[in-house]
Amino acid sequence: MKRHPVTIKDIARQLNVSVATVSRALRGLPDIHPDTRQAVLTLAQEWDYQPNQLATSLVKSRTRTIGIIAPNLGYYFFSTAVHGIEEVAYAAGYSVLLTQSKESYQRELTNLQDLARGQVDGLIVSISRETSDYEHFTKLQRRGVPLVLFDRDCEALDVSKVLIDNHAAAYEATDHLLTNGCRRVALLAGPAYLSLTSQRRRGYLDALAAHGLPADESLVAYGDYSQTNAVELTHRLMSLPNPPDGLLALSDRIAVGALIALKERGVRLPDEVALVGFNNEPLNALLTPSLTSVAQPAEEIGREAARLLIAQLESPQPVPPVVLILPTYLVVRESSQKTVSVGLRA
Amino acid sequence: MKRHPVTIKDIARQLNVSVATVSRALRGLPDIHPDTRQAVLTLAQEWDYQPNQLATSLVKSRTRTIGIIAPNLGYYFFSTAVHGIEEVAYAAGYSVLLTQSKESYQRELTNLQDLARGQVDGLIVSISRETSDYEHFTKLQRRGVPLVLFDRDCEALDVSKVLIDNHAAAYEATDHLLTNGCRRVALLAGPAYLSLTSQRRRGYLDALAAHGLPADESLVAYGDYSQTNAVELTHRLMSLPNPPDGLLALSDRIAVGALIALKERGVRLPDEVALVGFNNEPLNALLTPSLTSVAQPAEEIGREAARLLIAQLESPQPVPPVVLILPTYLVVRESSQKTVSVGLRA
DNA sequence: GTGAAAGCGCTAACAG
DNA sequence: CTGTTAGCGCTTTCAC
Repeated sequence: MKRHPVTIKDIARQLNVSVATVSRALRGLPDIHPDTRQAVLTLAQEWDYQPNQLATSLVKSRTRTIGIIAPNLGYYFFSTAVHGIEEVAYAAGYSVLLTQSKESYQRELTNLQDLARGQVDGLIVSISRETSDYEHFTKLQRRGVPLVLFDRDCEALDVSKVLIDNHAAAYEATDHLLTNGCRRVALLAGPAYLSLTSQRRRGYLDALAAHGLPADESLVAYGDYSQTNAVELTHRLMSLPNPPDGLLALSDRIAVGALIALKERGVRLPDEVALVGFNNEPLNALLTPSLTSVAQPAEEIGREAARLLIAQLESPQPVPPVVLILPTYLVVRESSQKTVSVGLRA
Repeated sequence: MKRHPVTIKDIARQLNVSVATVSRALRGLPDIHPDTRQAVLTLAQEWDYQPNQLATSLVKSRTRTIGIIAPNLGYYFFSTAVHGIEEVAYAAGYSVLLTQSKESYQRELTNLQDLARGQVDGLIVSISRETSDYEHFTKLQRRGVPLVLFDRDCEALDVSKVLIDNHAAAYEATDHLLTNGCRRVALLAGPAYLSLTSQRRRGYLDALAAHGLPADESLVAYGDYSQTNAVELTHRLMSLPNPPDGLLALSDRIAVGALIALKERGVRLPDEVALVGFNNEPLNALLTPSLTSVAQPAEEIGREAARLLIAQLESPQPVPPVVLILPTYLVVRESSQKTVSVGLRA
């Protein structure tokens, strides 16, 4: 038997008042008799009345809900960023709807459409790695749905963004390796076509140049971000006639792959080869050796993204896009400090 | 300027047909002239029409959406289980709304209410550790909203559940340690009041008994699941006049804490102390020594939970609750195999 | 084949 | 202070 949920109509009928009165009482509007209000409130409580959010949203044409599409909530960076988003959103009276694309373009598309069918007022998204067609986002904009990007950028999209300075991050990491005595630093990258890859690659190259070292294209290895692929790439690099003595991995997962490969070869870390990763996953501290990594202010990135979106949602006029670049910082651990240790930038 | 989204009304007006016709055409219902349908479809495409999900849900009083409340999506177990849920849900034509309670009763409550206000047809939840009052769930049931629990049980709730056999899991892990040469196995547990704790504790005790070993209450340490707390507890256990030579940690995080404490004390793993964790987080394979752990079929748990919920949603009559107990299995790694290794259960 | 009308549950003028 | 009316965008009889 399916009993229907109690509505304001039920309450109105029972109390011999109009639905408008019930609605007013429930929402605490002024201009209502204390007794009436009390009666309504009491009955609502007793019957466990729950306002139907769908109906309210429909008439108000806003949901006070923001949607998130993240590539993978299992990654520390994203689960932390989401935490930041939720913090700001809840404080501002918004609910948050989470989805994950699992780095799949198809799922990103599906999630986007699901969310954009009136379920949310705006979206915060980090684009899947697989995505190269951005029409779903431009369509969204044309429909006037506010959008904020974080972490993963798309230059073609003229929207607010919260990003990090990839060039500077890679520069700092490379400089750290060189300052710590590396002479040949290799780059373990993701796919070459990602803008993130090319930005970090430039930072890496510029740091080499600043140290008066030549760029050696054979030391730049592009991969697919998987751990197994990273193992392979590392073996290949180490088999070079002139192998590297330092590795900059563009994600911690890649770094773990490198670590495994180096152990397989019996290479001593950090003395023979120093290693730096990206993202500062908590597990880095637990590895042997513990892994130096570029940290991003994940929670703050999330908070800023939420602030930007909410500002747009609450502004009567259109808000021009803002691009925030947040600073990264290097968390130095064992994997990058050669025994004859010299201080950072010493 | 806020242009309103295009509605069937707009299309109807433009085409000089009624909204009913447009609605039919869009949904591919029969009894409509092919030309009319074509015209509608073409215009909808051109104008990028998106059906308003809120309106549809309101009239149908179902959303084809299922809500999830998980304690923390950053944990491998939950992000994997959610993946399983999504797989089944999408295949059945449902969308999935994710929320995380972050182990907070308050947030669990808020999430529940948000979701239950008409946004979802049913819920799949894993109860927060902090939750000891279950009225929000019983209320939900009384309102006829289908609910399925997974991983974290609440015996007071008479709903479908997908769980593991905690007793058997702890028994197997303890037996493994004893079979591998441990004589004094300690238990690093969570809070004593959790049913999960007491079930696993029983499994642990029964395994001891099966090996003819006495139960020693001083070897059972209750904690709060945090890593720092686990470090402390381990130090305390190891300072005992008669310290343990085997540790069963009821989560991998606790196990990591134990690992840290043991390293601080210079205790050799696994020879002096063997260690087994729970949940089989991927990082376990990367620790030194790599960590033996009780694995749960996370994805399958998610899939089963989704199947149970969807079965309820699609059944005309009420469905009696089903409790599924899925098997766990021990993933043996270095941390539990003493040098004088004997085979598992040999 | 198609349209008119009613209604999902709620809010928002506008009267009184 | 309270009720009436209209309507959010869509589906669903029931006529024609």
